[in-house]
Amino acid sequence: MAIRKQQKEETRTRIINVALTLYGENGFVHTTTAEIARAANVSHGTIFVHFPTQKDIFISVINAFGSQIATRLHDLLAENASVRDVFAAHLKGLIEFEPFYSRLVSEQSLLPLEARDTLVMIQSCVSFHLGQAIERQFCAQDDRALPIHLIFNGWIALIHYYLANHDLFAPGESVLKNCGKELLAYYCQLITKSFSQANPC
Amino acid sequence: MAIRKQQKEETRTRIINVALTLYGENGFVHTTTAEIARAANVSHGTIFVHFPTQKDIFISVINAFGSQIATRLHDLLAENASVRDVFAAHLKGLIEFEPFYSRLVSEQSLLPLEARDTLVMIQSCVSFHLGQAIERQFCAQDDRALPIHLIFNGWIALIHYYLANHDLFAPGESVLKNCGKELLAYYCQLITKSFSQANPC
Amino acid sequence: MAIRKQQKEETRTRIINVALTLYGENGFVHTTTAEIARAANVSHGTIFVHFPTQKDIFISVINAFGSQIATRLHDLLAENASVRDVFAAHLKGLIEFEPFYSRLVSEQSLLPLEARDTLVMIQSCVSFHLGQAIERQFCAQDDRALPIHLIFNGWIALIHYYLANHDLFAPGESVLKNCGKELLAYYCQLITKSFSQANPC
Amino acid sequence: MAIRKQQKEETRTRIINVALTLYGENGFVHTTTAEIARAANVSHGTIFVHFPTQKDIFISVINAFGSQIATRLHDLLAENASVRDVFAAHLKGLIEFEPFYSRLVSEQSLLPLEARDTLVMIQSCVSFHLGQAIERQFCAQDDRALPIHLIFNGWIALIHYYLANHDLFAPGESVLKNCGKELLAYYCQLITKSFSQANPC
DNA sequence: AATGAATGAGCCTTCATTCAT
DNA sequence: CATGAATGAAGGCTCATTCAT
Repeated sequence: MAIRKQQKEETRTRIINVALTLYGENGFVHTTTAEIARAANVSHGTIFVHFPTQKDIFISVINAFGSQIATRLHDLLAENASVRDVFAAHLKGLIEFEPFYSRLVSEQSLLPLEARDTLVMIQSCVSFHLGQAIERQFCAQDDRALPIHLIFNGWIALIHYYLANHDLFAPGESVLKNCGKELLAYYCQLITKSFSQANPC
Repeated sequence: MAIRKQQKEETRTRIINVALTLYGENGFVHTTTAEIARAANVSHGTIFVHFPTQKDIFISVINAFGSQIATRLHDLLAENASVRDVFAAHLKGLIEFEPFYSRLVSEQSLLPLEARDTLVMIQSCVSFHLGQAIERQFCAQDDRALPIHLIFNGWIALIHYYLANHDLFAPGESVLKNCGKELLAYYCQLITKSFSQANPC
Repeated sequence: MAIRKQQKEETRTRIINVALTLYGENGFVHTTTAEIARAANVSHGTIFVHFPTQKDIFISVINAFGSQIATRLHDLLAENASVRDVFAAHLKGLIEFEPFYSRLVSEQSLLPLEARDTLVMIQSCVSFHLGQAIERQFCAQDDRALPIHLIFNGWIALIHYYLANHDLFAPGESVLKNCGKELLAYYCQLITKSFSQANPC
Repeated sequence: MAIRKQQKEETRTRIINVALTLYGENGFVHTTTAEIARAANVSHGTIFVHFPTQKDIFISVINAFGSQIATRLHDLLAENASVRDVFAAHLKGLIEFEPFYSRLVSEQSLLPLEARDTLVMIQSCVSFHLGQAIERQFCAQDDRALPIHLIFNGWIALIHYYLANHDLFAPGESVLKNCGKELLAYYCQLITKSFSQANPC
């Protein structure tokens, strides 16, 4: 019976992985439960055995995605990283999940709140490391200093903006691969200069 | 004769305005032609007398929106404005159309290309003034200078990010009203410091 | 006021002619009242001023068509015509109205009964001449003779069949022009031989 | 598993049969997918589970019809049949499917090309046997002989004409049953006499 | 547990007809 | 009278979800 359980778990996992791929390829809105079933080689009904509701599929997928990317980011975000290192790691991590992440950002407004939660989780992770890096790198946080949450939001915003307009900045390719370096350089320059002027410590 | 034409135009306008409102309230994806008809106090069929296709409603609405906001921005963007003035005017303009603009940004990926066109148009307008302001304010554009397109995209990205996450930053209210000042201050500080260090001219 | 009346009549006539053309071109089923209005350069409402119902347009059109073709056939069907002459005149007459006549035959089942009436009327006309011609040409009508109504129906059937399958027998062209001669020759031969054997008088 | 498949097939078949009946009764144009669903005791959606498109229902129905009638004709068309036998068998076969066949002929011009294909198929079948029968019965095909395709088209045309005007020739009844004998006698006489005179062999 | 056939609410769109101007 | 804007009843089709097998 353990075999049964294992098989079920395997089916569930397959559905999630297939859904994750389809969501990335066609977007959440244009991915039907029937398509997922077909791609996962299970019956349409099976989908609803594992996930009572379409929303549940989504939640499971996004959770799976969340864990994967969190793990990956954890690995990438080394201790004692510089600000640039943090951003670079973040980019590297996102690039590995770009299609899905991109859809997530683009269609966020139409998705259950869990989508937001996962994004927040990912960002907390990076944000935390960024905070440490900034503290290390730029001594104190005096009054004139830039608030970390804005620095971070500015960075996230930039990435999301480029992802949302990927067909404008890198049609048919990975925006993050194409523009990541430029964004990184730009944003680091911006931050660094601001800080160095504010806190030459 | 003129009366009829005027009334028709009025109906058409009413449909567009109603649609603009509904789009802003419920989003594009969740606004049906039947709802628009109901809200506009016309029969469902009337909608298709004025707009052959659902897409056409959208296009007309977005064009109407585009003209309105362009006009408004044109008025707000004074000559000889400082960088801060440009950003402030931009914010002020957007605040007046926030619900619709917010949906436009959030659901962009699911909308016809005309949505992007309008956004680009709006941004070109602001971008142009920003370019001039930067040039005036920060002398030259030497190698170490920040590329304007990045400065601008960074700003747009920030605003869009806050709009997309308005329920996080200002639940039930206007994000731009709530966070606009902070964003403005932050971004100006960032830009100014970077420039002043780079080009103390 | 006679001018008014005349103008009205003229409009009515224009609508009918336009409808006749459109019916011939696109078929009855696929010709909308709006199209007719547009093609006739009148408002959509005007159509219903002259014709209370779509059906009434059709009836008027078919009556107009009926008179025209009846007149024409009357002219073509000379006295003392041979059987072949009658058939030839019939063909010649139909060719002049082929598009409309063809649609009439093809879509007859979906049209008001008036369509049938007109077809019957046309056919009575030809049938009458055919009867006379046969009597003249083949002496008596003894028991072994072919019944005229069958001879005639056979001929009509043949023509209608070729009209209904015009895209098979003469794609993009006039079937009657292309195949008329062959049909004529064949049918005359058939009739003649049958009669000459039956009644060598 | 087999049960499900069988039930599905049964539903599909029921839909097809119901549609076939409705098409025969009310015509293709006036039979809606909702009506078919109702008559087949399935939900409207079920129709589209089995047939993606209204056209697909039609095609399936006409294919089903095609096979049935082809099989029946094959059975009826004996070897060594006389010309009269072939015509009689043809009539007998058609009578069994008269309502549907009649609609098919009447509304052909508004139907997908598959309608024509099926008609052609049926006719090829009969035409082939007719050709053989004629050859057997009337020795040679000299120059004066009647071309088979015209003989056949004449026959088909006659039947179609009577079907199309069934309410004229046999209101509320089967035209083929009512007039079939007469048509058969007439056409055989016509053919026979023509041939016997041409080729008295 | 898995299957997959069936469901039905909901959406966009068409078009003959009406009626205020 | 003529106009043409407005009407509303249908119709085809989609898709998440249910349930008998």
